[in-house]
Amino acid sequence: MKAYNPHEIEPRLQLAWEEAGLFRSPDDSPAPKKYVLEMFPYPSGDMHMGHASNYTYGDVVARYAKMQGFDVLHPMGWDAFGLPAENAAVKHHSHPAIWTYENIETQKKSFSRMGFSYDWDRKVVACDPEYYRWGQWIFLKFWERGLVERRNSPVNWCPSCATVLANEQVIEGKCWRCDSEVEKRDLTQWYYKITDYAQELLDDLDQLTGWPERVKQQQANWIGRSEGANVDFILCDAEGNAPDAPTAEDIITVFTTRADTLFGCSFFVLAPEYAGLADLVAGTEYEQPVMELVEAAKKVSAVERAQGDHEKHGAFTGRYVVNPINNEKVPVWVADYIVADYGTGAVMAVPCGDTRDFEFARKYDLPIIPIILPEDDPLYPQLAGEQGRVVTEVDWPEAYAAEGILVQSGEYTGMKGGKHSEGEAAIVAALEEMGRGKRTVEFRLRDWLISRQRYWGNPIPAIHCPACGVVPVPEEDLPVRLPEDIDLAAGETLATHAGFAECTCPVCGGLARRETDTMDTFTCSSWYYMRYTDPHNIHAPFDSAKANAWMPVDQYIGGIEHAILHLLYSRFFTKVLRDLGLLDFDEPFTNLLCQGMVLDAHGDVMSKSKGNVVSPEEMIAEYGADAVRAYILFLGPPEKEKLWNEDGLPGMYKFLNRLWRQVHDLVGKAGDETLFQEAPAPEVAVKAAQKLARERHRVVQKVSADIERHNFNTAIAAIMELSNATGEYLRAFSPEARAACEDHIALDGEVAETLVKLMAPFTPHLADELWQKALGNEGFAYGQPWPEFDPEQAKADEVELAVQICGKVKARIMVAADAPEADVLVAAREAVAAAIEGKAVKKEVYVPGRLVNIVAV
RNA sequence: GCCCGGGUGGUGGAACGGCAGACACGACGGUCUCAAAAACCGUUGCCGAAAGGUGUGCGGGUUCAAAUCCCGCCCCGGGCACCA
Repeated sequence: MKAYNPHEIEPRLQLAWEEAGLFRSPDDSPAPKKYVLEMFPYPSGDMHMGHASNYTYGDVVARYAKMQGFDVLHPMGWDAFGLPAENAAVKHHSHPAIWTYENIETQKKSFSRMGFSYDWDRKVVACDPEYYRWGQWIFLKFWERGLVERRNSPVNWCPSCATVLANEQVIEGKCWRCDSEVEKRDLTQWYYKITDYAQELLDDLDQLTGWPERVKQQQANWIGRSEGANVDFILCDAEGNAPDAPTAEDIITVFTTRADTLFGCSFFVLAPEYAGLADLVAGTEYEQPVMELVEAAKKVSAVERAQGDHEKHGAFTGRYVVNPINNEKVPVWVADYIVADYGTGAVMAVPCGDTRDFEFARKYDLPIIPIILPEDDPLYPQLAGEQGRVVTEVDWPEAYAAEGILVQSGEYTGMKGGKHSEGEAAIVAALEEMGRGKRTVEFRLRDWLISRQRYWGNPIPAIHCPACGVVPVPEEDLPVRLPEDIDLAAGETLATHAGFAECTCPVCGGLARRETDTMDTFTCSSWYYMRYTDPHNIHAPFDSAKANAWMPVDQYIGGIEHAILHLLYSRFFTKVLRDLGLLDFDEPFTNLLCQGMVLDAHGDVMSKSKGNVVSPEEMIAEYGADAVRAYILFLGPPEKEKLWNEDGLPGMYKFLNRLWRQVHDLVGKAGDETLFQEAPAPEVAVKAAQKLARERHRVVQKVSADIERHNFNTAIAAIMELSNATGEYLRAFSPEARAACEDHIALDGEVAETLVKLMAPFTPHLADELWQKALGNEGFAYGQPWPEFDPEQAKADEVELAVQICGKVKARIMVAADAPEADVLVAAREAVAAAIEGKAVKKEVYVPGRLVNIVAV
C-alpha cells in the first residue's frame, strides 16, 4: 500500500479530469437538470477563505447532484469591472485590464487546485466586450420599455471614489466600498426604474420558499411598502380663508398612513428641499430664517443624519393651510426632519401621535391636541366626554403611536384608531368623497442609479445630440468599446479622453457627444447566470430556449452581504427580461444558501489592511486540498459565521489517512499496514461485523439527507462513524480470515465502495484515487451512482432503552427491537424494581427504540 | 424605536418534544519504542472518593418528558430607521 500523498494525487487527478472533460455540461440531454451556482468573485487577487468555503459548498452540491443522476451545470466566471482595478492601474502606471486578467488567472489556478468541478468552457468575464456588449443591449431594451430614465436629483456622491452611488451602496451614510462619507449632490444621472417592479418584487418573496427567511425579511424591509393616503391641504391667508376653487398651486399634498389622526394635526411641515418652498416665502419677513434653515440642512452630512436622534430644527414660513377634515387653519413650517424624496416631501404633523412631531412641537411650543389614546388611559374618561378642543389644559406626556380610541375627532370620536383602523378607513373615505384625499401606497425603495463616473465599467450606450437630444446607440453599433489607450495615472477619464466622446448622431448624422458614464458593476452581475447557459452566443445575450431549459438556478450559494444589493437587482432583471419575452420564469434563484462570514479567531473581518487574512494556499501546501475542503465543511453549518481556527485541520488530515488505510485494508491491499492486531472473543467479532453491515445502510441514509439540507458537518461526522465501525471490524478479523470467507469478501467490498462514494463529493481526489487504485475501477468516482440504502437493514435487532422514573434516567435495558410493549414494560419495571418499591405506578410511557418512562409516586 | 437571527463542555459543534453533549479538536492515561514522532487503545460537562447530585443565558409555565413549545426578562449579532 502506498501512503496517502495528496501532493502527488491531487495535481495528477486535476489534470486527468481536465483531459477527460469531466465537468462539461451537455446542452440537451433527457436527464433532469440541476443548475448549481456560486456567486462569481471579484478578481481581487488571491483566493481567500470566503471563496474557499463558498465554492467548496457549491462543489459538494454539484458533485452530489451528478452522482444522483442529474445533468449538472456548474459554471464559474468573474465580476471583472470595478474600482480596485483602476486604483491598481494608477498605482502601477498600467491598465486595469492587465491587473484584472492577471488576477483572474491566479484565482482560476487556485480554484482548480481546490478541485472545484467547474465547466471552464462556459467561463464568463464581465469586462470582456463579448459579454458587456449584451449588458448594453439589455440597457437599450430597458430603454425601449421605458425603464431607463435620465433625471436631475440629489444623489449620493463618494468624493474618494469620485463617482455617484446607488442608494443600496450607501451604508450608514458611508460608501460601501471605501467607507468615505457620502455627500449629497444635485446631478443628472441615469436610472433603472426598479420602483416599477416594487410591488412584484415584494409579492414574489412569498414564492421563494427555498430562501432563508432573514434574506426575504431584509428585502421586504428595503422595499418598505406603506399603505396610506394622500391628503390635500389648501393654502389660505392668515385668517384661514382659502380659495373656493383652488388651483394646483394652492394645494399641498401629504402622504400619511395615519389619516385617523387628522383631527390632531396642529401644524404642517415641509422638507427643506421642498420644490415650492422658496416661492412660499419669497419677499416676506420669513424668507431669511427659512432660507438659513435650508442652507444649514444641506450641510448636515449623511453620516450625522444616519446617526439617529438628531436634534430637529425648523422655521415658520408665515403661511397657513386648511385641514380638509375640519377646516382648521394650520401653520406651515419647514423642518430638517422631513425627507424630501419620500412621499410628497410634506407632512401633516400630529404631535400627540408621532414621536418626531411631538419633539418638534415641544421645542417650538406648538399645540398638542390629544385625539387618540388607549381606553384604559387615565385621561380617557375626561377626554372621551370632552366636546371642545382641549389643547393645553391636558398634560400630554408623550406621543402615543399605537392603536387606540379616537377622541375630540368630531363624528369619528369613539372609533378605533391606528394603522389600517376603522377610523382611518372612515376618514379616508370621507376625504375621497370630498375630493381631498386618495388611497395610495408608498415604497421606501428608490430607483436604481446606475451611472458611474468611472472608466473601468460598461459604457452606457447613449449619445447626446445638440439637435435630437439624448438618443440610444443603435443595436448594430454595439458594443461601445472602452478605449484601451487611457492614462488613468495622469487623471484621464472617459470624459477627457481624446476621441471616445466624439461621434455623430445616429438620427440626424450631425456632430454629437457620446455618453461618458459607465454602468454600475451590479448591472453586470444581474444577469451573468443567464449567460452561462449560452456563453458563446454572438447574436443575443443568450438563447431563450437554453436559458429556459437550465434556469432558474436550482441552488445559488453566496455571501449574506448580498442579501439586498445583488439579489434584489437580479430579481428585477429577471422580471424585466421575462416581460421582454426572453424568459418564461419569474424568479432567478429557486434555492438560496447564504454562507456566514469567515472571520478571524477574534471575530474580526479578515482584510488585507488588518493583516489577519488566512490563506488557504498555505494549508493546501501542507495538507492538500481534500483535507482543507473537508475541514471547512466539518467546521459547522454553512449559514453560520465561522471564526477561523485551523487547529482541527491536522485531525482531518489524520482522518483521511485512516480512511485511506481502511479502504486498502478492506480490499486486502494494506499489506503490513493492516489494522488487525489480535482476534477478540468470537461473539465480539461477530457483533463488530453485524454492526458494520448495519452502519453502512444507516450512514448512507444519513449522509444523503444531510447533504440535501446542507448539513455537511454532520454528513462528515456520519462518515467518521462508519469509519469507526470499520476500524472495530478490521481489528477483529485478520486479512486472511476475511479473504477465506465469501460473506466477508462481499461485506468488505460493499463497505469499501460505500466509503469511497460517500467521500467523493467532499474529498474528490482521495475518492477518485481510491476508486481507481484500491478498488481497481476504470474512470472516476465522480458521476458514479450514489450508494443505495435499505432503511430496514439499518435497524439493529436489539436496542438499548433508557428506563426513567418521572423523567429521570434510572436504568438501561437491552430489548429486542420488535419486542411487544407489554414485555418491554415488564423488563423496565424489573430494572427499577427497587426504586418503585411501595410506590403507585400512575402511568407508563413507552417510546419504542428510545425509552420507558414510569410515573410512580 | 421596528423587524430578524443567536446564547449548549476548555474549543468547533450534535440532538423528528424522548437518554443533553453525536462527531471532532484539545487535554490526560496507556500500548509500541532506547527515546521521540507516527499509529493504535482508553478516559474526558461540572461537583463528588463513591453513592449520588447537578447541568443547555435568567425567571416562570405547559407536558409523563423541554436545549426544543408558551409567557416575561438579560446579553450578543444582523437588517431598517427623523420613511410620516
